[in-house]
Amino acid sequence: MKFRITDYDKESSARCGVVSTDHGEIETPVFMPVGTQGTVKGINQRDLADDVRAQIILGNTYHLYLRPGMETLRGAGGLHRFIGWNRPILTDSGGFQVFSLSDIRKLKEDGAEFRSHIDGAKHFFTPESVTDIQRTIGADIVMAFDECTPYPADWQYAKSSMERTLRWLKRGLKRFAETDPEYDYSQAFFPIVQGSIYPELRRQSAEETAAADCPGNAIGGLAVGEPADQMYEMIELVNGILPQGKPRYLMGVGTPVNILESIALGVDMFDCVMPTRNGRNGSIFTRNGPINIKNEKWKNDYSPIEEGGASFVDEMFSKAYLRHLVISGEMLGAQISSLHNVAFYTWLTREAQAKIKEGTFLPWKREMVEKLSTKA
RNA sequence: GGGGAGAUUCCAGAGCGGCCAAAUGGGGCAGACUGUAAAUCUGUUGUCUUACGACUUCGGAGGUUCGAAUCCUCCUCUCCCCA
Repeated sequence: MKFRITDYDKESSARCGVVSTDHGEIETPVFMPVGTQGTVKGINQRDLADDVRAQIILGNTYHLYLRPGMETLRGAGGLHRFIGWNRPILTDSGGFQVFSLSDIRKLKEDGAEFRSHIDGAKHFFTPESVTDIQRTIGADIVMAFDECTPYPADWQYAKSSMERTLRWLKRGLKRFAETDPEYDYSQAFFPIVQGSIYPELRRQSAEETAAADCPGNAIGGLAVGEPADQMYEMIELVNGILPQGKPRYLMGVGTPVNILESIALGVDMFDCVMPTRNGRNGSIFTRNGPINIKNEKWKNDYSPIEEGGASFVDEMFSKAYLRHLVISGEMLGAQISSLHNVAFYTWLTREAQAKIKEGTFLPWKREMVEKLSTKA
């Protein structure tokens, strides 16, 4: 994997770049739709490629390991072939599940024991096993096993959690170095910065993470409940330490506004479940702010979902029709909403690229943030 | 023609003397959702009021009672069974 920066914004830390993988190039800043179980929920791969123009999608180690399981993925020749997606894939390591499944998980120095949320069976994940699993899945970008530190966390917990993530990083990286890809393309390994909302911890984590000298770096443990301003402070601090010349991936973030602000702070890659999950639940992101399509006010609004929107569904279907579908619990409602939202997210990052290249990023961002912050 | 059951807040349906503005579910309305245990979850749903609270509701009309959705009388209307 290679990264080259093509444009710098003069007024902010924003930049444009190109990540090259064996499955193709990724122009950054980029939004990567989340496809936890080998599917971006509600969107088929053709629409994802042709309409959404997704350049790369995510998969999840924990979920794919439990189902369909390694045998099936290996038999298929890796996740790309299994799901019919020949562009890049990044897999999360299961570090987020250490956070989100805290009720059914035991954290140990060696790794994390999960009771499967599917059948209750015990599974033990270590930095090594998680790396191996991602080799078998065949992700282009493999994430280190970390603990997404919960918020709020006291300083002591945040520190020990962050330090454990660093120890896990060394182990995962060692395993990655000792193993080879299982398929005929290369893989890259990204470490993850933690440290909760404590500047000293974030600094230490960022320095040691940068020292690991991986081809790209991730920032984790944010947008977990802390105020947005604190999140931005952490991003700014960490980005000041992570190497300029490598892609920076802000994990799990976020709202359209979060993304624009973070691009300004020098983040290159994003993923978030928001466009799909919120879409299924009736929240439609538009250039003029989010709308709740379930609201009565759209009942007889036959105007397009979004005039000039990024997806073909935007002018093909009306708000009233989409509202009807979502309210009726029809599958197509979730599909259209998801497609619209994910297309909106990828449009937003493409637009950011264009503005950075034009040198008009900051004023555009200001205007967008203003519009996106109020309900349409 | 004979026998029986019932009418409750938008709907279905509990309640069967005070703890009932009335359970529960649905529907409606609104909100939440940030590396997906989510096609999920939460709030609200008689009127007025910021609130305390006040007021009008349980087919209709009367009555019993300190007090009635709940008991009695009559009326209206539904439904079921047998002919």
